[in-house]
Amino acid sequence: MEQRVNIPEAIHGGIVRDAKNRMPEEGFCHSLAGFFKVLGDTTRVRILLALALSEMCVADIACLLGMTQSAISHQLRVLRQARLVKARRMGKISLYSLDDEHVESIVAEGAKHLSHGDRR
Amino acid sequence: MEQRVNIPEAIHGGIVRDAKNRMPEEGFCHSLAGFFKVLGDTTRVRILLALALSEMCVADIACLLGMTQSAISHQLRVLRQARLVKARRMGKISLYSLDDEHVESIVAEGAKHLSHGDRR
DNA sequence: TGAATGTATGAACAACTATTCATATAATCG
DNA sequence: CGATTATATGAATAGTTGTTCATACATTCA
Repeated sequence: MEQRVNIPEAIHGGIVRDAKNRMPEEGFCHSLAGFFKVLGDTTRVRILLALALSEMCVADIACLLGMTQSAISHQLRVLRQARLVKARRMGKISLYSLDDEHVESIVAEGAKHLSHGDRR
Repeated sequence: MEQRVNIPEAIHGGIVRDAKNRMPEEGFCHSLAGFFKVLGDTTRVRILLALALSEMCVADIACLLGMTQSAISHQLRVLRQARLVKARRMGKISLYSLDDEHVESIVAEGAKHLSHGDRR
């Protein structure tokens, strides 16, 4: 794709030059945003908060959240690909749980920011 | 809007009933997802990482990221509304910076998850 | 084996979003 | 004042995404 947009000159050249050297690479920024994007959906957040309470199968989550099995299954796939949840098969049932302890601390960190905003 | 979707029965009624009592309310889930959604865009992540290095004006960020002033300004508004960045006017220049220390710890927590995934 | 049940998935569509373009606002300086 | 510069913003658009519907896959059981 061709770039014909008009990028402005920096006003503080020194700061920009320095920042250019110290900025993380694009790939990292992209991955980081991709990770947060997964957390940026109400249904997926609710699934994670549910799994923080207990391991559950797809039908249980669907019932709990009042959504279809298909919708939940699609979102579980997104969460699995992001390594936020993991599944184990027990017969015809798939039991989902949080993939690691990180998940809860990230959610907690986000919640902290929300309550911080309320306080002002 | 009418709900005519077919919600499945729970398979493990006890677990679901218990979870229904302990789940955070919808509003909280929605706010939390909304917050992460703001972090779920590469441009906004790059802006935050840039401002973690130094306070900058709009034109500087645009130059640093190789994007138009307009695109940056639009995203800064989103970040401002989410209380992730703040601005102070110095004459005709708007200087942006991270709103609080939380921002960096949230980003760091996300990065931790990414590197965790790499390790397997 | 065939029926029943739980889960996964592809396609389609509606809703949302990030960027661009044009233009408005705001501040400085001659 | 008018010109210039920095930023903000509304409208349009192209690209993305979450849910639904239909259906496939997988497992159990009679």
